[in-house]
Amino acid sequence: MLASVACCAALAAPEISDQEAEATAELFRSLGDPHRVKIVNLLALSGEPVCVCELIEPLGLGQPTVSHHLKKLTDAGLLDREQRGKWAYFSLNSDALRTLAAVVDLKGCAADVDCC
Amino acid sequence: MLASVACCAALAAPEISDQEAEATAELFRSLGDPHRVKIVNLLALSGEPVCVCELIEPLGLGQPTVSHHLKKLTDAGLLDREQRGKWAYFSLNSDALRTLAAVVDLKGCAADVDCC
DNA sequence: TTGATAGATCGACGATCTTCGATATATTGG
DNA sequence: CCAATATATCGAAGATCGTCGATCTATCAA
Repeated sequence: MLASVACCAALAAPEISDQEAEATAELFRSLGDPHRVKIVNLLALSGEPVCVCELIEPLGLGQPTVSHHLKKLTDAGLLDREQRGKWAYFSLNSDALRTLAAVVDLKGCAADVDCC
Repeated sequence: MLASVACCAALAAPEISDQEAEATAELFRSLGDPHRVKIVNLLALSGEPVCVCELIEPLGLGQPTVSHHLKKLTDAGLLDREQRGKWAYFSLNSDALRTLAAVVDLKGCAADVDCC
């Protein structure tokens, strides 16, 4: 499955297909949970990749739940996952965040955000 | 209830409270439906306020459902509602969209987005 | 005032989501 | 090879969401 950030369209795009609307909505939905907002915030503040075990305590959630949220963000294309031994490190995908910024930019009508 | 766009925090804010994380998530959740993405797109393309009855056909939804989606976007603070006789006109709130752009701007750590 | 029309609200149903405990997988150290 | 550890996946329970038909409210025209 393609990451939704790779298929989304700008909010002000001259035309939006059903597929693009769904991908764009899914991108926003991936940020539509307070714990996932906190994950993105923690990754943004730490300039470098962060291990799953370092996220469990600040989020106050069980390990399976943290994995679940990380998977949602990764599937959306916002996060990159990197295996280091038995640890999994996650970091923000800056390209995806640039795309997100273009999606919400109303002056970006002409910007070629969609790619489906 | 305060609009979530008025309480949200930047993704890269130096610190995010539970309340700000919830408001920020709710703002994204309000855009986390393909029909609501289309509504914002239609309002962005039409420079001027749009009547509810003009949205029903392009969305292919029932009138109560369109009202429901418009209420979600309005509650989030993204849309303004204006009564004109027996018609209700909706338009994008450009301040809210500017805030949204600041929320997703990772270089906006210093920007004072939160206000709770 | 009465009838018509626009829009909002209500109640219900099915689908999706968040969360958890239990378990499976994979990697490391001995 | 075995035990320990980190993470992912599974299955279930409860909450939330999108949608609809029915109904309520408000405005206009006659």
